[in-house]
Amino acid sequence: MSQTASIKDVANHAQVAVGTVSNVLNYPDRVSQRTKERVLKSIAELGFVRNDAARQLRAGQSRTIGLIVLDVGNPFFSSVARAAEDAATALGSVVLVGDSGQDASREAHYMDLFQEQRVQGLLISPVGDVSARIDTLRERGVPTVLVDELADTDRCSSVSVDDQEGGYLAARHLLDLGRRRLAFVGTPSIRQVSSRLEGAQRAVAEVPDATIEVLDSAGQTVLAGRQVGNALVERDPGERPEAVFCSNDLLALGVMQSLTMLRTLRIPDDIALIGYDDIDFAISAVVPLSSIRQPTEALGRTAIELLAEEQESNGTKHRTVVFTPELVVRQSTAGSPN
Amino acid sequence: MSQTASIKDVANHAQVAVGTVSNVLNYPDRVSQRTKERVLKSIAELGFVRNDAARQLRAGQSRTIGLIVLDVGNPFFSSVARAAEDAATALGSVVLVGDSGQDASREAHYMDLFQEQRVQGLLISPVGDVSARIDTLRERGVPTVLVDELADTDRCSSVSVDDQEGGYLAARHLLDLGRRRLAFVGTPSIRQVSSRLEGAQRAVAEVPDATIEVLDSAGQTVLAGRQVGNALVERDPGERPEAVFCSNDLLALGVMQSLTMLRTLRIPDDIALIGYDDIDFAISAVVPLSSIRQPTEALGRTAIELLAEEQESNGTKHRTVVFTPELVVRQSTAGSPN
DNA sequence: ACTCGTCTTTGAATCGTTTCATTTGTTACG
DNA sequence: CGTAACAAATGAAACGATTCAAAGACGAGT
Repeated sequence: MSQTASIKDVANHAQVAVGTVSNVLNYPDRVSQRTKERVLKSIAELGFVRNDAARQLRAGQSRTIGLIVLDVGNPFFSSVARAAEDAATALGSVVLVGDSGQDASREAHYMDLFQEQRVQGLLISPVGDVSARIDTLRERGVPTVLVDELADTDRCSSVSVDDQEGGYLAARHLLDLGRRRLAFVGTPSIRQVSSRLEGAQRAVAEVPDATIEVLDSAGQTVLAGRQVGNALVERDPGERPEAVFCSNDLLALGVMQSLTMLRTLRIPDDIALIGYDDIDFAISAVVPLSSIRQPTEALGRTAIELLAEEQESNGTKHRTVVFTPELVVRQSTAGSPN
Repeated sequence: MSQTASIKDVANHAQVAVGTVSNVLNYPDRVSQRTKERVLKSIAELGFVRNDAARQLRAGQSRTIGLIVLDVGNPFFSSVARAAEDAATALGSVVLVGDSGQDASREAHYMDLFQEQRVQGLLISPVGDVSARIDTLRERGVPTVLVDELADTDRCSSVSVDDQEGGYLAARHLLDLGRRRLAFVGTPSIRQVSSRLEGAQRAVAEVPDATIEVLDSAGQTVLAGRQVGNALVERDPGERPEAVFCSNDLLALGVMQSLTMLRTLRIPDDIALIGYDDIDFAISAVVPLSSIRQPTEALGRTAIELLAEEQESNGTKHRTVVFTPELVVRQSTAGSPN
């Protein structure tokens, strides 16, 4: 009683064979009412709990799905993760979340871990180049779905949002306000960020005299944004951009903190500011933050769907889903004269 | 090659016994240089990856620690979770995070799941009354540490923050500003919330003429805060409280959104506002939000430490750690005349 | 040549489940 | 009464790792 009872203990206690106990658990219809009751009673009395490791070992696969995100502290990813968890739960699976923190070695660590766990499948927002590993995984029967990243081959499924389009929407919006000297804040070494930058540059190229400078931030966090903001504040007023596009809302909130610290600088009048992701906190910022909204729930849900399709087709059928982002205008870019 | 290789395959390929392969993996010193090299080569060639299920089955225990939180979307919990993960990683363990969403049945679901997984231990911010289940778990050798909750018995360890004190600090601060008609926003059915309320009431009782009314919110989210805020806005100005204490920052941000929507109402002049948790987003709110800071990293780290102590002592040694919260004053309660 | 000690290697047993071919039990029908 | 048809229960084998007692290899010492 002190240690955990096994199925064998239950069988002894209920005076049946182990196979019968297993049947009660997995195929109740195969067992007669009388024995079923007896077995269930024994299970309750002994406090028997299935040993998942043994189950998995026999089954050769776990009921677990691995999810590797770039930063769980970022509401964008926690929202995606939540949606994926809900969708997986409905299918009787569990989602294991790993946080790579945009570090390729941590990413590799989680991939190793998930492989040892024999996960059903892997959802990943990659940091480094993981295509080789994904190929290996597929060979081994572990389907993978890229999340928030477009599959560049037709060898795996992916669900993403059109980052170029999002970047274009943001920059276009700033240009429509009449701003010409734009700045982009982010770490372009991240694929999503560089795509957003490309989109922004495309918009800028469409407008004569418009320019965009790139301010490389040390990460994609509020803190990194604050640092960039401080650098902007220290510039000569004439050297400051008229509008700033941050590659995510955390950065934008950080920039906003710095800019508003200097009481003479007004948002959006002196500098218009737009972020990306439209996290819940964007609306309640000092100056409610304009942003580009991404359908996080759809991303998470679809990722699980695609994984299920991969499994059903034994990893032969791949699909690519691309959502379109949406501009959300708030006060931080509210109509200044044009 | 297509399917995953087992230790037996490696043994065949390297012309050694399975035990030797296992030794190469677990006790490299016991194996001669020559064979070690040969085995490692085979492992690489076959792409062998340990099967964790088999390992666990043999070991009788996993390297996993279960963590059940009330809401992963809340930065307070995601921060605690992150700290716990980091601390666990250092010990070679993995943290599985379950989100109860303040729902007792989901909480029970995760407890079942973790028990089936034979987790090393359980960290939990309980919703319902879980003491009976915790007793059962301890009997089965699964140590449990209560997180953000004071253990009411000496039968298990716990790490928490003094919520009464935090509530007292918040209310005291509002009273020190000269406010007398206070309001408390939150769902007192949650233990932490009711403790914070008690602390606030204690502070109020110390000041003649001071009152505090309780506004029950539908949850602890930004949305729920917005609803309460709307209700406040609709009141006659004379009926509105002079200061509002929200049981967490999400609620406070929601209330702030509603209040600032009505352009004539000023924070802190007309209504002072203070939250709880001091999440990163508090500082960048419309009006930077005063709050009560809790040491989230210390909570997560300590939780893992306590769990380790429980394991070492075989669940006989329990310890209770209580941290003290800290008042952070920002503009939302900035000095109005007293 | 023989024994002893040390270092390597071996391989059967084990963990707790599921599966499935077999056996046992029961009922119905000619 | 014999037997076919079906339902229920059985228990050995398998999953893939770790463990550990035992066997094997080898050199040193006498």
